[in-house]
Amino acid sequence: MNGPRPSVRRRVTITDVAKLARVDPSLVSRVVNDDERLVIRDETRARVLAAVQDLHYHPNAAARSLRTNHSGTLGLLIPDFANPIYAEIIKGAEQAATERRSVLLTGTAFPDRPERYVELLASGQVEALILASDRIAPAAIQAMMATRRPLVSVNLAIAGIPRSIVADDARASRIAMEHLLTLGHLRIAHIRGPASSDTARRRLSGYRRALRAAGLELDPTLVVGAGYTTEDGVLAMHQLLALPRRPTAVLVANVAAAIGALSEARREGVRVPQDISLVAIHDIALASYLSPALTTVSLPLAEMGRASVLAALTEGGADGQQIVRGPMGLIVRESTGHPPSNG
Amino acid sequence: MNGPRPSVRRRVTITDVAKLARVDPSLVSRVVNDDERLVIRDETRARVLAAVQDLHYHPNAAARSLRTNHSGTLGLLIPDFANPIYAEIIKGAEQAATERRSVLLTGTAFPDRPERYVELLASGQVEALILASDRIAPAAIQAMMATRRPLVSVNLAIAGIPRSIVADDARASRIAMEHLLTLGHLRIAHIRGPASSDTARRRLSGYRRALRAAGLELDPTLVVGAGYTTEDGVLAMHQLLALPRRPTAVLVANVAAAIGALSEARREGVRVPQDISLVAIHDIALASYLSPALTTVSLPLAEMGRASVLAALTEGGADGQQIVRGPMGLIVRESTGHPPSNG
DNA sequence: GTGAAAGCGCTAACAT
DNA sequence: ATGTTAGCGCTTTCAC
Repeated sequence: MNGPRPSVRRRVTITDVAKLARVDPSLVSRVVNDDERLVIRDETRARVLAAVQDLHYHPNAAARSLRTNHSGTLGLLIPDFANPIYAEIIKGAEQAATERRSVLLTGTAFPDRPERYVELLASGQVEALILASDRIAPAAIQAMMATRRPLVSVNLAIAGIPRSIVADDARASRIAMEHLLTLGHLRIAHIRGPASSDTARRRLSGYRRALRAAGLELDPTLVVGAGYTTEDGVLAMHQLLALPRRPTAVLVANVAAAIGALSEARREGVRVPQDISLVAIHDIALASYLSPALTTVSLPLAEMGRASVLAALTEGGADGQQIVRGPMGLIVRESTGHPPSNG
Repeated sequence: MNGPRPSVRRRVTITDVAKLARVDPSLVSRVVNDDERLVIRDETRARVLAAVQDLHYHPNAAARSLRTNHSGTLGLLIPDFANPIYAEIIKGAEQAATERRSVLLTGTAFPDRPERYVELLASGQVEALILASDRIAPAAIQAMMATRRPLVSVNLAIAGIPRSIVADDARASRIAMEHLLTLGHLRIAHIRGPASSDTARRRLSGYRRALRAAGLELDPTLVVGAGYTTEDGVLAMHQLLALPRRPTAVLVANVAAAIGALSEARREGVRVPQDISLVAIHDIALASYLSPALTTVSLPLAEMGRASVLAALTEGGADGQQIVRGPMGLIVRESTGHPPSNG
């Protein structure tokens, strides 16, 4: 009585396409995947592609991954979307992933429930993971490494992860310092990042080396701060301004803190750059809209993102720390000038 | 000669666990997935769990999705990670996803190659998609809808997507306007967002309604701008300051543009708030560090992110526009004051 | 130049 | 309380 009814809304599978094109499913697969070694009559290929179009066929990702062991997806975990430097890293990473026909998916690395991220990798939902956060428990890192899947860190080194992609942070500090020294500053402070961060340590070391190279003394009271937030910058600047002998210039290890430092200087009636000069590491669009516009040293953030994806897509990649050599330079705006004459 | 050698590094499967625990694979599956209806001896369950631990077993996501038709993954596409308002939306969305035992993965909606995002959804890599960008071609939207999978937009309405989650934008405008009117302003301009954005249109309409309610005339030369970037804000402010009769206050439709407006006012030597008052829609941390600190109206961004995830996880959710009623309010800082006496 | 067959790892309905 | 069975949709080797 009832003929074979087309089921209400079944998913379109490769078999449906094969039937419509009057070929074997395996042929459809090879056509869809652009198999190099496939020899096929143009007419047949056209029939297959037409059927694909007609039925709006999209290969099932799960079935494909199950078969091939590849999901075509990379994960990137960052500590905080509100920090503008990650936007740049993500941009570069997404571009590289797209070029390599992969999808990059980004998420926040919540320090609680790290199992979620281990699971993501271990289950094969993502085939490689890039970490830009140090807020992940060592045990979770170990479990990730145990999956034998590609795992790389970007913008920082993480204990237990042998592959990392970083910028030449020490050089960024030296570039900033040369600028300040050239302007005639002799008493230069450093608002540093957290002690736990190797990135912050490299910037500090660049600061120290530049001072030494200039034959200046290293005053430990001039190194303050321990965070990456705007509020950390406020506190650090407050501390510097309370010093009996104030610095005439400050190298701030990151933009967020620099914004805080600028705001605190203003609050205390200290003029930038007349009374004190400020230079920050990391250039972001906002820097030119601050008052005064911030002098910065730009780092190749997008290139770092790109490099991290390329590393993650290289299965047997070499271990070690890769320093990204990209565009990097001083961007002089309004927050730096000569030291005050009595300074 | 050679005994059965344990294969070098084969993936651990459910069969391996079953063998070690001396049970059937299906039992392992039901234990691992906490099957409610399963009746099992404590001793057996313990044996299974021990085997899972011993072997570091992680269920293969592809096999599971293939079987269940669920990937447990949601996608969120935003236009630009550099815009701070998305950080808030993402935060709320990630939290909601985590609570519902799903993973939220965020990416940039590149306007080129929209097929990628269609593919993501159609292939089942993500089981639902949340769009916060209007830079996706109508054809791609159609293709996404054709997958019959949950598709919702957040922070804006998108033609072709019947489910959208937005804030009460008109009210935000009215709150800001009431503040300015109470301060005594009579000539209030509006730096609006792009004409293509319904969000911008709702903010504009709130602005207009507030003027009408106050019995003030609607001067069309006081409505300027057409973008969401800082540079758009610069241009718009420039235009306003060139007017023969300048406004005494400006309602800016978004923070990024407000930063540009502030910067341009400063450049032209116009003091904020003495010469002109500025209030922006959207509160972000940065606002309090600007000079002057920006008066804003906060919108429930995180709540919108949360609501969009809940909607996306509700298969047969009701169509229509959902207005998120969350915390929303005026945050008075330094950029607003009474109009100049001659104003 | 095209087709047949096997199997990736898992779950769910149905035995026993 | 546990096991059997079948199959999700795809790719790939081999056969013709």
